[in-house]
Parts: sequence; structure tokens; C-alpha cells
Amino acid sequence: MTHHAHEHPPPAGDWQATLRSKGYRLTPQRELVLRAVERLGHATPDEILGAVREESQAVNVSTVYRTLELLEELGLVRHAHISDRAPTYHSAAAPEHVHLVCRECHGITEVSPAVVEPLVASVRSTYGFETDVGHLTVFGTCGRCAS
Amino acid sequence: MTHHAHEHPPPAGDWQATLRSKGYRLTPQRELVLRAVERLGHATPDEILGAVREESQAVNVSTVYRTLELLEELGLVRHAHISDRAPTYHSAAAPEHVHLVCRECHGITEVSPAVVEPLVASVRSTYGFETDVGHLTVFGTCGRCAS
DNA sequence: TTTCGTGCAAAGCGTTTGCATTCAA
DNA sequence: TTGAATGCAAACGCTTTGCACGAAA
Repeated sequence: MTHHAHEHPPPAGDWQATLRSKGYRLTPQRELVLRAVERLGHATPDEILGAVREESQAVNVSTVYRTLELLEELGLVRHAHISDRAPTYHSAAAPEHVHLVCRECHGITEVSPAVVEPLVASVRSTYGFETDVGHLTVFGTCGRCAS
Repeated sequence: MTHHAHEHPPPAGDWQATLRSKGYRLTPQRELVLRAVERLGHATPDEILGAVREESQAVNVSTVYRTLELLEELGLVRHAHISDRAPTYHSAAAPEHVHLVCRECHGITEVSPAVVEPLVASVRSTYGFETDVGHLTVFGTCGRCAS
């Protein structure tokens, strides 16, 4: 039996059931934050806050942080450390991917998890280590900047 | 001709020449910080500060930060993001390695760069991307915690 | 009605900066 | 002697927290 970092990515739209099933309440703020994360793609807490505020409703910073933490715990969103600054959040419904981040131009390339499969298999068999592929960020220099 | 993230790891002990050759001054603080990084292995700026302070000489936090930045620019030290908190620094003289970090027990396993070679080769040929192997941190669940 | 969730404001942590002083060259 | 490096203290960016109020259930 194999292990995966996140075994049950909940179906999109089912977030209401996911919240309720664990006894959490359904609030407009939680919906707004989740929608913003889905819409923005890779966004920092601050960007999410900005997006939510444009969306007519005022939400507090601390609510954004608390909500992101909750949504991540529920497996609805995920985060990765793409810059040396704030982490970025994206929907767990989005296909899992690895980030290539260029140190020079700060460009981001999303690549298929297939690329890291040999690595995943290797550390699994050697160390029993289960890689969190969606969280993986590879730093380096992109093709344009390397030349 | 192959590429490496850092082609000229300066010989240990040659840090004085490395500093001088670029017009930087030799100060006791710089020596203390470099020695602390080499001694501690993987240490945060704060831990480095503590270690230096035990070593008899008082050094300011800002000097530690400025020195680490300089030493990294000179290729004498390197950093990786092992926790969600502060980065850790280690000597560039140490053999390059990849970090496996367990989300549950926070244990760190150092593995050979050979493990990521397929990944490195793949993104190089597909995207022309040159991976900074020494900076790579793989998050997941270690064998003990997974079982 | 009863908690849970939120807003607010303050504090927290890690890091950076401006400026006067010190010291390597 | 002189300018690079340091110490100090203040500010910074991002995140967390305590507490009173508000609103889901």
C-alpha cells in the first residue's frame, strides 16, 4: 500500500461539505478567501487579502491567515515557498506540479510531477521517505538567464 | 561540457585571499562568523550569532546578516530553507547535498546529489534550467513517521 | 442561545537600514 | 589618514495573538 502526501483531494465545490463535516462553520470570509486562492493561482496572503477586498467585502488580515491555515489543514489549498519572502497559496484542486524558480529573473515554470518521479521513487525505497511533490520548489537558473 | 551551480568552491582556509581579492577587508567578525558556520553545520543567523558570542567576542546581529550575505556572495557559505522559519547556513566547503525534511518530526536527512540527478538532467534538457542542487529541500514524511 | 469566527490592535519574529563611530589597510 | 566595516537603535515586512464583539448553528 503506497502513501501519498494528500490522499483525498476533495472535489471542487465540495468545500462546504468538507468544512461542515469537521464541525467548522460556513462563513462568507472563508468562501471569499477560497475563491480568491482558486482565481489567483499562486498568491501570497497579502495578494489574497487585496483580491478579497476588491470583491466588495472587507476582510481582516488575521482572518486571511487563519483561514488559509484552516483550508490547508482541510486539504483545500496548498502552499509553496517560491520566493525568499512570503509563501504562495494555490488551490488543491489544481493539478499537482513542481516549481522551477529562476534566481535571476524570478520567473516561474510549472513542470509535471513526472519529472521528479525518479527522485521520489529513490528516496522512498532508500529512506522510506514520502515526498510532498506539490510543495517542491527547485531553485536555479532558467534557460534564458543561463546563456 | 557540464554546468554546476557553483563552479569554483574556494579551497578551505583560502577565505582570506578570497576576501582580499575582491577588495574586502579582513575583520575578526568575518572570521568568527565563517568559523561558526563551518562548525555548526546547518545554523540559522540567530544560532550563528549565539555561537559567535560564546566564542568570547561580541558581534552585532546586523553584522551577522551582512557577513552571511557577503560570504554567500563570495561562495564561501550557502543557505537552504529547511524550516518555514529562518534559513540555515552551511559551509560551501562541505560536500553538496540535498535535504529531506520531515513535516511531522522535523528530522533532516542529507542525501547525495546523485538522487536528484535525473531531475536535474530532465529540466536541463527540457527547459535549459540549471538546478541549484545545494539549495534543494524536499519536504515530506520520513520513514518512521509514515508507518 | 451558545459557541465559533471575526475584527481590531498590539506584539512577535526575523531581517534590514541610517547614521555615527571604529578600525583595517 | 581614510573609507570600509561595525554597533546601535529604529524601522521594516510578514505573521501571530488576546480579547471583545458579532454572527452561524
